[in-house]
Amino acid sequence: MIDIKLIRENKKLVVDNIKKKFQDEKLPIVDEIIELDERLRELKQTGDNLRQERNSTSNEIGSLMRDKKIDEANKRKQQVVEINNKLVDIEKEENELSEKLKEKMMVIPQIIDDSVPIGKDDTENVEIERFGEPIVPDYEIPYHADICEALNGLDKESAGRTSGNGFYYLMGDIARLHSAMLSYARDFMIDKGFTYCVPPFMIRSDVVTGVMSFKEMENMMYKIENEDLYLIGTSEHSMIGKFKGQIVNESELPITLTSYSPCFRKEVGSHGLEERGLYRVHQFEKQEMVVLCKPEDSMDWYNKMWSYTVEFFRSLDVPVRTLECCSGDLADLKVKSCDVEAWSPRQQKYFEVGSCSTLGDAQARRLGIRAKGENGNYLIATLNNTVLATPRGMIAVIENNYQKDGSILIPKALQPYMGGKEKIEKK
RNA sequence: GGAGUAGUACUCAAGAGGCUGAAGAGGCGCCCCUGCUAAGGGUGUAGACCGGGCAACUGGUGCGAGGGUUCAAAUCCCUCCUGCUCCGCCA
Repeated sequence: MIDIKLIRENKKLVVDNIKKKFQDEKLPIVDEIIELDERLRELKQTGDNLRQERNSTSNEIGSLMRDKKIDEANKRKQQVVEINNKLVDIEKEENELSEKLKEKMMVIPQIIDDSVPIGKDDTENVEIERFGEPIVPDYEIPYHADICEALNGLDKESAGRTSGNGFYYLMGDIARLHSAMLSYARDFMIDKGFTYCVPPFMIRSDVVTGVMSFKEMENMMYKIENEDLYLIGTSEHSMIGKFKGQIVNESELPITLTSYSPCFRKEVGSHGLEERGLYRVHQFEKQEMVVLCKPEDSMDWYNKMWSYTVEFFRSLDVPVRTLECCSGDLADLKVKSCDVEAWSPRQQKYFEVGSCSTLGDAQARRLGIRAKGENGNYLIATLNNTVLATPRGMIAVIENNYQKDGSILIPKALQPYMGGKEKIEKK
């Protein structure tokens, strides 16, 4: 969501931005917005004048009553009744127009950063940089689910019976590896100066609609029956929601948080769910980073944040690369975004393990998150990035540390979280 | 889940139908006093959101949220949300 003033004052920028995102079908909406906006402001002026009249007349009634001039007061009362009658229609139209306007504004994409590569869809995303040698060993790496099953670490069959497709039991050392990675990710971010948080795993609908589009909500969120509650799809939802309608002191910025939560996703419309592994599932766990900062600092933080994820995976000896989202693939709320992808020696390609985004002031505008500074209040920038989403991150570790004999070497950094264990092997 | 109680600006807080955009205080600005250590006195000022105006300024909305009563609501009524206290239940 952008500032409507931007459309009033710099329509070209907004139009060009839409074109850059290959959303030409939205171009007529810009003119519709301009027209709606003008009509609304006119109407508001008329309404405001009437309301002013009502207020002043009501005040007069007050003083007339005090002076016991009842007749005169009653005359004025009649005037106010008439004003109110006129206002009924005007206010109704005001509401309708502003609803319509808001709806249309929601569709206008955030102004993307100049540095975002122009491209139609995800096939035109741009590899930025590789970190580490993508090694392909001279033996075959089995499918991660097979590796885990062979080590008695995964049971999807039982999970299918209890919960259906998209769920899993992790067991033994694999389950332990799973928690070890999350604990390590947590400590990794604490060492970077982030504040560790455990947020609510369910949120109300007004928070949901504040942080995501309607379509996303339909496709992702699980609703609790008979309650106004949804299971979070990522802790970003509750972490950003935490600041809804808040004014924070400028001196508190930047706010750097790292939150843990399970994540629940319906994954409606994604084909990948049929996969038998752990790559796309209804339930996973995630260590996230969320930063709220001054707008001018957001690009610095953006770069710092994705590089933390790179550093995290490199500390586990997983080769990674960063892939920048091109304009057409960038979600409407985002200013700039990139994925961190881990090397899969089995598929001999990179696969997504995290996603870093700066939303500029888009979320802040929708949710009313402001900072109080010397020169008044302003909307702050919000950013989020994955430290580790697991089981997906675990797949990367497993594949890259798989040994010919079927065992998995545990990266040094994780060993303290595994009771000093160096290897996962079949008993 | 039951019963009571509260929710006012950045914070604390007064207000109990019109004279309240809302006293007072902290805060913030300036001045003075005092050689010390989160000291005192004076004085001024702002306050959120949306419009109009080059501007000084000006109009509207706004007292947890949403409805209602009334010519007029922070103030009365209804519903909901949140905090606190007590009771019940349970990891």
